[in-house]
Amino acid sequence: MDYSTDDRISFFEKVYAVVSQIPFGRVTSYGAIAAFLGSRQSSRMVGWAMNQSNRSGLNVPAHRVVNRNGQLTGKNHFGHPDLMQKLLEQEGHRIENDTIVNFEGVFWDPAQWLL
DNA sequence: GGTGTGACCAGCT
DNA sequence: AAGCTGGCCACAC
Repeated sequence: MDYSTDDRISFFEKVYAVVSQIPFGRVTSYGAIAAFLGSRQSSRMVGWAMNQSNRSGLNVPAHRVVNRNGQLTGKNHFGHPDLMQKLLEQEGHRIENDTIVNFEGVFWDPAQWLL
């Protein structure tokens, strides 16, 4: 496979593009990103993309992406289990029981990015 | 190169 | 009401 012959942007690339545009102090969900990219059922891949970006050392704010309940399901994939929560708290969020308080209030819909 | 699997989600039983 | 299943895409073995 030759990279230069493939003009299509992979699903992962789109995920990175969206996630990197999440504003400071806001969060979104895996499903919202997947739905925005046209594949509502690809939400699992979003999380996987985060995993890859983490290992690749890309500058992607993966801590701003949680599941639809506002729960920090991916915290174990950061260096330390408490790192994700700390990062969110630094952005002004409050975490209780691995869940973002007032999640809907700070939720950032990728569709809003288009406006 | 087939198969399994993963930081999810919604629908069905 | 709570558990199981299918689906999606990329990647490791």
